[in-house]
Amino acid sequence: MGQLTNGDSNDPSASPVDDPSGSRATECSIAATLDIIGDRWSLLILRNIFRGGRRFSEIQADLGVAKNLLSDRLSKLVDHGLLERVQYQERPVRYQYRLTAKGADLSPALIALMGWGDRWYADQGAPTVLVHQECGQPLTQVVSCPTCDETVTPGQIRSRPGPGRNVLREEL
Amino acid sequence: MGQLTNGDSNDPSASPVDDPSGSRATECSIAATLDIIGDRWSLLILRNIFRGGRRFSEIQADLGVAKNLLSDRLSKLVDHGLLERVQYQERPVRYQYRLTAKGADLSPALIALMGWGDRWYADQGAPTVLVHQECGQPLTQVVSCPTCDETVTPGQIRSRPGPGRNVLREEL
DNA sequence: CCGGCTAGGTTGCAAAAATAAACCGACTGT
DNA sequence: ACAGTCGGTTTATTTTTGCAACCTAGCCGG
Repeated sequence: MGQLTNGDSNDPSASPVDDPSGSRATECSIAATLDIIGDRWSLLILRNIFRGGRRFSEIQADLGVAKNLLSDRLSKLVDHGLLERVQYQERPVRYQYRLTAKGADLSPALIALMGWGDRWYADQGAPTVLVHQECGQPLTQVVSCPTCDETVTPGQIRSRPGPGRNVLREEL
Repeated sequence: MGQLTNGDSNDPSASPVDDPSGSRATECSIAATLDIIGDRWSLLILRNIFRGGRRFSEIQADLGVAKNLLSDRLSKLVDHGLLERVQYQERPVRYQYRLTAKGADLSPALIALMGWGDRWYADQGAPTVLVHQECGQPLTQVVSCPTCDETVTPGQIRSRPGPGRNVLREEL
């Protein structure tokens, strides 16, 4: 497990906190996020729930994931507050998993991953297209500057240390 | 190894889940993407390279990942065309890994994941802030409709089957 | 009221992947 | 000559997966 904190050279005996679980989460939000949904199934499970497949067996059949893993992942996603398990039927007791606000807030990430797959692997067109409810036309995901009120290209993005820690690098 | 391309898509008669090998890549770009970068290290490696850490030992020290895994992941990312390995120095022969256009095109996904971590886990502020090069103010990632020329909220997003396959569900 | 069916899991075990640590070859600075 | 760096590879050891079997609870038909 160890140290992500990089370069503070040595001091092997240090590590007052071994940080058993998170390890690399402390100074990067990407790492923090990947600690939660950075395995091969969690995002796919969330995708299915986004698309309306909310029941255990539904997800299991669509994804082909082992049931014990699905069970484990769902529990973890519930523990982390991305999903909630609600009983939606009494007589044969049945459950469904629903997105919380926190889980639903991952949609930009899913959109970004989908867009990348579309651009680089959808040889004969995207399997799924996101469209504007009002006009029915395809949507795009962009980075924008609310101050200048304009769309920003990747080359115009710079990164700076925020209040959460230091360490400066360059671009992104 | 990689069975993501599913190039033999000659037989569209396959049922929702038949596909024993690649299983989940066939009809969803999210799945296709996760087949490539959907493990615990690949995105972190890419993040480091985005931030300028291009050398093996640099990445290894910062991430704390085992060297054999780093070696394996870098090779796979090179194989998939997200990175290229270039020798940048002759006398002591040294290499660096650089993003290709395909690799750099993952930046929206990294931005989305970072944003989510910032919103839900950065208790004392984001560790890193993306700012507009021109004005220095923080940026946001949004979905926009180029047709209507306006920003779209998550509730206004609908999904439709694209040319790449059928299967309709609802929202996202 | 017996057997079979579905939903939603849990348990046990072998196989695969991750981790940790040791080792290596080319080079370099002293 | 000797120690040390870079970019890995090899070899154990530990953890995580995937698979199949099993379990519980309620219904359903006869």
